[in-house]
Amino acid sequence: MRTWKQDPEAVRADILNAATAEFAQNGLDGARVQDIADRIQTSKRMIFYYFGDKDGLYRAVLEQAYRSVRQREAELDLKGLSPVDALRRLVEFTFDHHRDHADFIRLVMIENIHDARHMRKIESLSGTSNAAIDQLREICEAGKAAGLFRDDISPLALHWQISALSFFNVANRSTFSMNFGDGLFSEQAQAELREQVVKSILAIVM
Amino acid sequence: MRTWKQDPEAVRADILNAATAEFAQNGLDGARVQDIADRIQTSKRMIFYYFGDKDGLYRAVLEQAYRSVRQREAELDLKGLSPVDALRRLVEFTFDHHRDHADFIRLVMIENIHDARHMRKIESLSGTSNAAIDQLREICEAGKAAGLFRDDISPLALHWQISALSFFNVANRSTFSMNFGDGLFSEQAQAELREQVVKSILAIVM
Amino acid sequence: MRTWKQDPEAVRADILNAATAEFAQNGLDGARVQDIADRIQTSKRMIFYYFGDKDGLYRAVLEQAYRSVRQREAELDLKGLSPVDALRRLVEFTFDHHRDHADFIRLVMIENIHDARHMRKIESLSGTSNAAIDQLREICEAGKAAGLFRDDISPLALHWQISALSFFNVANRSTFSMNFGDGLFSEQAQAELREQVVKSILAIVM
Amino acid sequence: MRTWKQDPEAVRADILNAATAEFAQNGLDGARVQDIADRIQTSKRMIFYYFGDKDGLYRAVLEQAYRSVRQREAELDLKGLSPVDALRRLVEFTFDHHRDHADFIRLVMIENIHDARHMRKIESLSGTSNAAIDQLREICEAGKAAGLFRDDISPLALHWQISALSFFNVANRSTFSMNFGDGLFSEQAQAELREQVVKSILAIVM
DNA sequence: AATGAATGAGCCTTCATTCAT
DNA sequence: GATGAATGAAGGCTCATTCAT
Repeated sequence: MRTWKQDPEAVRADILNAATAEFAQNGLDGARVQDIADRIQTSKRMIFYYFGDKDGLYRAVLEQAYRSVRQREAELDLKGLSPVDALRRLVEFTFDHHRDHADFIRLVMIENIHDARHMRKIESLSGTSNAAIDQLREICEAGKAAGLFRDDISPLALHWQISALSFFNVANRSTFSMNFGDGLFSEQAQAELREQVVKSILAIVM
Repeated sequence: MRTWKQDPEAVRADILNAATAEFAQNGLDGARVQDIADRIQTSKRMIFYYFGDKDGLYRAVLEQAYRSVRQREAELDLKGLSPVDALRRLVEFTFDHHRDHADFIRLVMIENIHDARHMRKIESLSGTSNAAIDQLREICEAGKAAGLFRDDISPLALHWQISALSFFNVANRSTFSMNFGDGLFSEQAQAELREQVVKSILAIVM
Repeated sequence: MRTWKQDPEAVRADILNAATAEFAQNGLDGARVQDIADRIQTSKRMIFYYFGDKDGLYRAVLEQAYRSVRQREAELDLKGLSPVDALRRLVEFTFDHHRDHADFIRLVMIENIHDARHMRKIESLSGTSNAAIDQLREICEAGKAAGLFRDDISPLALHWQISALSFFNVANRSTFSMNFGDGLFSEQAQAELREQVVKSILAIVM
Repeated sequence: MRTWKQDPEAVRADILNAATAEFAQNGLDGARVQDIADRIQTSKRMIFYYFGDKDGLYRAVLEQAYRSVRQREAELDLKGLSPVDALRRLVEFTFDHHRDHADFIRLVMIENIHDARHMRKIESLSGTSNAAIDQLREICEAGKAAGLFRDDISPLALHWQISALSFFNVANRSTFSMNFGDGLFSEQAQAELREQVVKSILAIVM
């Protein structure tokens, strides 16, 4: 609680960031409104004032998280690259991006535990438009046009596979390490895994 | 509440199954002990009587889930198959197994949200070697020996990739559908995805 | 539950008084938070709101009880009395005070059963000097200076004895009565006992 | 649980001793039947089998404790001593006895917290006959007959005072130490206190 | 004489949320 | 726009005790 009046938008943003961390760390049910308030020295009352209820806050967190991700995806510049290089770049970007944004991955895991029930209520997320898939579609078309890619490649299935490998790498790290050791998560091994993922994807399209 | 004195093991098993469903559905924090009791018309009291506390029950659920999975994996018979056929069979088995055991997948997701904190306390899960990886190792060795597989194939990285694709398919279905529609989850599309996964894996080793 | 918004301090005080009665009557373990709430038509929730937990409430009760006693002791005015009269007055005061504040005596008994474990956590009780002992010291010094008291009198040992007799009279009344009848607890007998205590103490110092 | 059939009386005695320790340590409400069972590796079931319920066990503990004390009191041999020596001996015995049997003191404190409600139900304790008071009466009569003691001495009031000092010394040690330091409880100081108590009592009768 | 299994009742505590200004 | 005070509902858990043999 900074001592006096401040920009409402700043307060909102503070709460949102604190909530993102709290929800990502503890899940929707495990998160505590009080703990979110404590993270930024505000009161629970403020949180309800700005976001209505816990679910509303969670939805705002989810919305912001997705918006951020989509924006970063949109910023990926593949212009001028050959289809193969563009695809390689896209895969590398996704793999790295997921590793760098574990909180987002966790929020998605949590939302899946809840069968995407909350996402469904968020209007801004209902539109299925998605930069990642658009870029992939362009790459595929260019690749097919150039006779480099197979004709029966589905951009969606391709995206599914890129996502799966990049997502699992972050999402399941804990249990995978428990079961098989953490050897695959050293910097070296991750670099190799990344390259393997790229090659797998390229192998599919070619 | 069945009238009286039945097999204690049966009661324990009932609770465990009810708890598995409840935890898989709602997560550790979202699960309600009362709801678990209600699922089998027993009392909360019995649950604590058999499992000590909610965490103990959750751990028992996790342990049983993993044990079941490992047993089913161990039952997979690949004897007599060529390396390629064996690998194909193993991938198909994993893909199908995960689809058929969504509750297990959800428990693993939940445990990952908790950084595998509870798994770590379960002795029977800490040391156990894993049949899946053993089988994969044998396949790889046979494949290399036969000059069919590349020499630099890592069974562990291979397992990682098989798991990633099979796991994501179930775990992220909800959010993926929200973002890209549920086209990939029709029976037909799933069959194609399954085949794509097989091909990806084979492409890696060969 | 009074309708709305009253002085928070009044609510706190109400709870504290109700808790004092409840704890004095039933001990820490025997006391029921619900019963405390019922005593003043409030909810358990309010109790935890104001005092955190049962132990915190108990500590607050103990603190207030000691504070009250010390304040009453401090209010005892012995100025202008001769050493003998002052000592007599102090003994009488202590004897009467303990009889009049059975709840305090019971709280001290209870705390002794708990080896003063909770008292130890109360800061305000740890360092506070004690008026009773100070007054006694002054009396002793004056008495010695006047050649009335023996030289080897210890104010502390004297306080110990005054307390013992005054405390036991209240604390052990029930079992003493069970064992020897309640003859000693009639008004008349108590007056005699009181005088006997005074004389014992005077006999020690002179 | 010793492996097999044993003397029922021995089991009873084991439980009783364990319960004495548990009740003395934690009070009636603070005591746990399970903890009593654990102390002697038996089951709760056995306790209820032998003593009916927790209250019954507590009563048995109280009865045994009182019986032991009374027996030890009866064993005190004052024959052949002068009235003054006998009284001195009796006081010293009481002071020492209480110090040596803190568990008994604690049980009495606990029973007083409960207003001697349970004692009242124990038939063997209802008879007010008491060796201590009988001995004191004899001493007083002999003292008066010999012209050594004052005529208006009441054995009961005398017993009250001896008990008060000896009891408080043990019962209130914790809180007294918290308030005034534990200086009075060193061996040296206790010896002095003991002598002071003797002198006080002698001063009363002479 | 002895016991493993089961349990009703109630305990302290926590949570998100609303009240009233 | 902002907030201190209050709270209903439920949560996990524990306790002494009984059931049935």
